This record gives sequence, C-alpha cells and structure tokens, in this order.
Amino acid sequence: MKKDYKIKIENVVASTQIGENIDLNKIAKEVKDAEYKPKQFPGLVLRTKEPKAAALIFRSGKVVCTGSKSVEDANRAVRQVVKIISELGIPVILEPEVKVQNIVASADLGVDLNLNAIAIGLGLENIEYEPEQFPGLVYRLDKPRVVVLIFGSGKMVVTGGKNPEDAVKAVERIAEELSALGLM
Amino acid sequence: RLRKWQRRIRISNATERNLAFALSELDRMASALGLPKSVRETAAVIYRKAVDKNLIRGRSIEGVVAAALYAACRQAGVPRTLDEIATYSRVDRKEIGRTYRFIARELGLKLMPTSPADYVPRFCAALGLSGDVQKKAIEIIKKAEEKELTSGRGPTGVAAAAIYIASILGGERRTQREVAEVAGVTEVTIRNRYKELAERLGIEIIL
DNA sequence: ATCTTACTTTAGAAAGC
DNA sequence: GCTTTAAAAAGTAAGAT
Repeated sequence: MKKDYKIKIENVVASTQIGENIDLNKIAKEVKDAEYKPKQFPGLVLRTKEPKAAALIFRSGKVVCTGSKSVEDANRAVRQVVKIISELGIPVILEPEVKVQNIVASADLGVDLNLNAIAIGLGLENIEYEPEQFPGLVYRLDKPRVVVLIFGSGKMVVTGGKNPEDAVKAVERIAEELSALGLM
Repeated sequence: RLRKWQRRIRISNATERNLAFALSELDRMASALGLPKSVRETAAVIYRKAVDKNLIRGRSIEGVVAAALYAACRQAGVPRTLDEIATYSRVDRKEIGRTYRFIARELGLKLMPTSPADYVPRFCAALGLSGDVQKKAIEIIKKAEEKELTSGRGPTGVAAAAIYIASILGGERRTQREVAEVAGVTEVTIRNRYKELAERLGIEIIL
C-alpha cells in the first residue's frame, strides 16, 4: 500500500511569447488593475482572479506567468491575458506555446524528523542545514533535478521541477532513503 | 616578455596587498569579538584556502573574512552568532551567511549545526551564573536533543530557554529579559522554547 | 500576553542596470 | 548581483492591541 504523502502543487511558473513590441504603456492606461513601473522593473504586472495568477508582460512580447496551482491553470491564465491584450487592439498570438519553468510542491511524510540525524545520514556534503538561518534542511537531488526543503515536522517543499511527476519522484526517493537509513 | 614579468609583479603585489588587508581585517574583528589566537589562525587558514580556490570572485574580501571567522568559531566549539559577527563587519548578516554556506561547501568544511550547548558557557558567564547552573542547562539541552525537540529551532533560542530554566532550578533566577539580551533573541522566543522544554521534559517550574 | 504582518530559504523566467 | 511575481514549509521578529 502506497503511502499518502499529500503531494500538492502550490505554484507553477511558466513562460511564453505572445507577440512583439508590445505597447506596455497602452496596457497600463487601459487596464485598470495593471501595474507598470518601468523605472523599477521592465515588466508590466497583470493579475487574473480565476484562476488566480500573476503575469509579467514585457515589451518584447515575452510573458512570465506565476501563481497557478496547476499546469492547466497556468495555460488558462495565459489565455486570459492574451485575450485581454488582444481586445485592446494590440496584435498578439492567440494560442502561444506555454513552457513550464518551475513547479513548487508541498508534501508530508507524516512523521516528525530528526534533522541532525538526517544531515549525517544523507551526508554533510549533500545537504545544507543551518537552523540559525532557516529551519529547513536543504537537499539537492540529481535524479529528478530538484531541491527539497525538509522540516522537522516531516513536511517538505519540492521546487525546481518542470513536471508534476518530478515532485512525486523526489518525495518517493527521499522516503526510501530515509527509511533505508532508519530515520523515518 | 618584460611586460609579462611586470604583470606578474603587479598581480603578486595586489595579491599581497589583499592578503594583508584581509589579515588585518581578521585581526580587528577577532579582537573586537574577544576571540583567542587559535581561532584567528584557523580563520586565516580557511581564508587562504578560499583564496587558493578562487572563491573570492564576485565576493568582498570582508565578506569572506567574516564568513571564515564564523566558520572558525564553530569549528573551535566557541560559536558566535551571525548577528555578533555582523556587528563588527561592514558586511550584513545575510551576506555573511550565504558566503559561509558557499565556502563551507566548496572547501568541504563538514560542520554540523551548532549545538545550543556550545553557547551555554559564554551566555552563563555574561549572566554571572554559577558552574552549577551551567551544568544544569547543558543537561537540559542534551535531553532536549535526545528527545528530538531541537530540529529546526535556532540554537541560541534553545540555549536561552535552557539557561532560563536552569537559573530558576538552581536558585539563581534571571529574568527572560536578561537572558534574551545576552542570547540575542526575543523574550517571546524564550517563552515559546522554555514552555516546550518544560512540558516535554517533565520539568516543574515554579515562578 | 497574543495577534498580525513580515522576513529568512528554495527554483525559474523575463529586460536592464 | 539586483529589481518583480507567486507559493509552501517553520522559526523568529517587530509593532500593535
């Protein structure tokens, strides 16, 4: 029986190209909730409520979408942004190819952990654990190439993956390693 | 060819100048922090290794010096907090912390996190507490570590809470405010930690 | 004393300083 | 390197009540 690690995607970061030479000033003027402070940051911020997400739109036409809880939501958010901009009369690609750049997920091993023991068990050369600076132990994996933050409560955060599957694999591998070490 | 020779001289002059600056900076900080010569020397060795491995690139000499000192203190079992180190450095705590993590990884300094017990002698001395209370505080910390209730907690907060409890048990009571000040944590943190320690270690505290 | 807000860490893209 | 976005984990901190 497989254990339930309660793996949940918390945030998806994706990027696309929706056109070229986008007139950010026009968007800033016509769209009420758009934020644009070129002196502070070159991208214009547009937020969608359903699904909830934030899009950073650049003059080049490149777009970064963050905050989605799933890859599908990231796509939906991008479609909405494209629609809003096209309705302003600005030429855009209606169905841009969206690329997932990073997925942040949370999980729970369900048991308290001794981070000092884990630091020794996994090898001081592979982990970073500085409780004076941060309560989580930082573990960088090679097989899925992700970074995992492991907490004393048994909960963790997996980030850096491009597929939802990376987070699942990472959690299962860590559970195996800790079990083998008798630390779970 | 003569150019090449002059260039070498110029580079070695700069290298020596930087090393001299780093060592004087190291001495200045070590003195201000009241660290023994052995720790200064360990820090100097760490700094030289960092230079040999070109770890200074993109980093300030002062930041690497501060990180080397922080590492040396931990290695010697007489840790200083990042805040204490930062107090005497031009570099802020955040930068010293990340530089420390970087050089520790690159130089293979496999250091376990600081045990709260390592802060007890210094904090107790600053509070004028007896060796008896000191021993009691370390005893409490050992039990806390065995019962796995220090994972993720700041070492200074745990040390402060243990000292606070020990001072009461030993009849040399110090207030949370006094302990908080020497440990560099807030009273709220001591309160949270000591309640947890007392409860899970079954210690009765009569205020 | 307790609540709220906020900052620490991780990853990644975007354009420009 | 920094700037901006979003989100989780848990500890600590600061200001308000």
